[in-house]
Amino acid sequence: MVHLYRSVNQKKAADLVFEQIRDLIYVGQVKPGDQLPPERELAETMGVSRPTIREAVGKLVNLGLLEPHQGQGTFVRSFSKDQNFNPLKALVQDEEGSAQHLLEVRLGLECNAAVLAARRATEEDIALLEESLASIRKLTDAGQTAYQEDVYFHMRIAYASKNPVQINLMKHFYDLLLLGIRDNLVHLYRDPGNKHLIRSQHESIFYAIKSRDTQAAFDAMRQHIVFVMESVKDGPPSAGIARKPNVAGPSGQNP
Amino acid sequence: MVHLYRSVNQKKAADLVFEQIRDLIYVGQVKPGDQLPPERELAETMGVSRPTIREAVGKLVNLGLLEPHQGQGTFVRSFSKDQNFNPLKALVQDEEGSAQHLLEVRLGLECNAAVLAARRATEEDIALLEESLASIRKLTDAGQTAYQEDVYFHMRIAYASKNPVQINLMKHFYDLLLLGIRDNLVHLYRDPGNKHLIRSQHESIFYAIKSRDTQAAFDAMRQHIVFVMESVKDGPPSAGIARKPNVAGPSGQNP
DNA sequence: CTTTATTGGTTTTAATAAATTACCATGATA
DNA sequence: TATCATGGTAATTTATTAAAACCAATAAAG
Repeated sequence: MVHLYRSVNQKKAADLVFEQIRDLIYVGQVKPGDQLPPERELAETMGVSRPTIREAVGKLVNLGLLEPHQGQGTFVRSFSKDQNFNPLKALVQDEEGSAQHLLEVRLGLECNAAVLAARRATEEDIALLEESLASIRKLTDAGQTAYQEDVYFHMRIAYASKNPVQINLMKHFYDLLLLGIRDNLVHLYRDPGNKHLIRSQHESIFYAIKSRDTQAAFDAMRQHIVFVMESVKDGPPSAGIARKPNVAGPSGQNP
Repeated sequence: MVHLYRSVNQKKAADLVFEQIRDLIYVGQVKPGDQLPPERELAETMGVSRPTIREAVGKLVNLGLLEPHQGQGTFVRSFSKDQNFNPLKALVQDEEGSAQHLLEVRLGLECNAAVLAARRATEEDIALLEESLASIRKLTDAGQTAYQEDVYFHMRIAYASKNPVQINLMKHFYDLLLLGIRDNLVHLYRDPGNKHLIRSQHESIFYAIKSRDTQAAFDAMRQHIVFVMESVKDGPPSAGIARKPNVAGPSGQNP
């Protein structure tokens, strides 16, 4: 009956700090350009020592998410800070992926996330999604692509799914998601009509989640991603991602 | 913006072991009389050292859940082993509770748990619930009260809710639950007709959860607990729990 | 009855993780 | 220029855990 007992997964204090800060960055609760609280203050707030904070921050710096400045503070990195920054380039190149591959995976993952989010989103989750839509509207009205905010919207849906595997997978290819959405939007927004289409699709997703309509959430997310797939099918290749012949269309399924 | 950061809750390895074993006991996956795997084997399986296992087992021994025998093994305690065993007697005495108080709290907690379980129970959860019903049937057909199995049924619903606060609260008064259900069933089963009523109510709860019918799960759990409340209202006082005048009837609410 | 095996019980030592403390270096501000 | 705020580095202490060795109680085998 030893099979009942699981290996204990004890996490280091530094790893817990790392995960918490990374998650805040991934859902946009601290954004590029924001300064983290000073190390000494973070240590006190999080109930750990300053070396522990430094260990965690060091890992985030290595991932390219944070940027320390002695005498000034530690800042969340702006993605555009380093135009050549592409942490998954090597991974994707190895696997000879394409933007279409990413969208195919997103179709599976994010439709599922939308369904789960419609079931489980908290009021706080819904408020964060609404905030994302407001930010995207404001920025696109000002002529920007708002791809970072777009990413937050999708990451927030993932977190709202409350499914640890779902969240982990979305975290795992956050950078690829960021690149993919940036390229998609640059392409899409050349046609001003697409701004309204994308906005309308985002709102459909949001209202489906808010009204706990799992079927509608699934359909809305699927329509959104299929639309993007169709629109970028013959578009310019994604920067830094090797281009390969694309496989056939989507095979979305009902939950 | 320091308010975004939460205190890190790093758990000791021994605490993780303690929680895992306690949870297995609380849902009846290791039962009174069962022997735990030997310390050295547990240490290997759980990936920790033998002193860490011993620290965790020591805590469980202090709680009265485990009983070590040198040269033989460590066993899950049978509740009836110690007729005077009543860990919450002092707590409940301080607060001058009664069996009715417990049932009132259970009405709130467990109706909520049933609803959440109807939403979130896994196939494994449902299999465990079915196993509980089969055990209860077998034991009551043999003339026993099967209160331990009855407790497993209710604890398993709590775990199936996947709500950490719900689960923590149910864990917290596990002993009180055990005592309360024991006394309730001793009283109820004097009337053989009640066996079939209770069984029927349990089955209603189970099928509502299995068929994902949250409203039915709520109603079935509420009916069950209200029935028990009515039945024991003028029954004998619970052993070891101070008796006080009871407050008015239930105020159950729809989710 | 003796020996062996199995298990819990105790102690010591070593390794690792984390906290604490102190100080240095850089940049901004008064 | 001095002071303040922040990141950066290092040494020491404390806590946690692992590893190893051995003891004690009980049961099983010969």
